[in-house]
Amino acid sequence: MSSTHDKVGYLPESKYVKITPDAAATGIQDAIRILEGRWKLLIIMNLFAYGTLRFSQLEKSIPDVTQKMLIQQLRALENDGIVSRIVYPQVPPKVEYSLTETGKELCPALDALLKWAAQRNPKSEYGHY
Amino acid sequence: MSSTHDKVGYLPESKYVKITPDAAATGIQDAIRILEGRWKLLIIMNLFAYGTLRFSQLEKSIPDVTQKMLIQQLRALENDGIVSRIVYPQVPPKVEYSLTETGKELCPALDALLKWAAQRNPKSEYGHY
DNA sequence: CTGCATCCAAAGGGATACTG
DNA sequence: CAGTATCCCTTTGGATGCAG
Repeated sequence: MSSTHDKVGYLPESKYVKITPDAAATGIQDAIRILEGRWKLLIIMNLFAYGTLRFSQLEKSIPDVTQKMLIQQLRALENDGIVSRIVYPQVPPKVEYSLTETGKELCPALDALLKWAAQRNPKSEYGHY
Repeated sequence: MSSTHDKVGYLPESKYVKITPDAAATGIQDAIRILEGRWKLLIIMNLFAYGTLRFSQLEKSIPDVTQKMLIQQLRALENDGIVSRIVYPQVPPKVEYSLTETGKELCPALDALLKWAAQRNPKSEYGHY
């Protein structure tokens, strides 16, 4: 489970300079696991862009997603504290989704990932300076 | 596939201020897809820490990984341009793995993810200021 | 030492129908 | 409107054995 190596310094521009590769990988994997799933980033980015959306609005904003998958991934994000869900007890039902503070704090990390992806694959259409 | 909304400004501290949620999600997903896989981050972090490692050294540095999975994920990282593979034509065989420039450039993004994960889950053991 | 091939179990994702 | 339930396919990961 744990490496036999001593603690090492890496991630140069980081304040985290004395943890093992294993510990760093574990932390990053926690983040990746939350973002994994075919529709999660679409959900997050739409909530980033539009603030608060109802279930049906998310459904329209994300073509091709099925209700089952949308619910499933929303539940996962909710359990991970990324998305908040507010139910208005009325008929017909109304449920609003938005990002939590923790969810919004993902912004710098996602931006770094996007920047890297854009540099790596310049001919892609997402993001250019 | 594409959203019907106009371009929006978000990702506040980014230079990418005029792309759609869809485009941003696509770019980030490209990055996530490369990092997905149970052993990939362990491989990357170990190569970050130790520079160059032979196949057998990686095997020892990553307890519980099977040869099949190690090879498989190394090949995937190689195809994505993250890891370079150098074969020394000798008997017995010797193969060295290290990060490419593109792989090393992942550092800031991984660091941002680690920072977020640490803030989100302070009791975890990975990384503290 | 480095790696490929086979077989198998589990998880993820999707189509469809139904409901308070 | 906002879900739930069921069935099924695909992908991922792991165990084991063999080979240059």
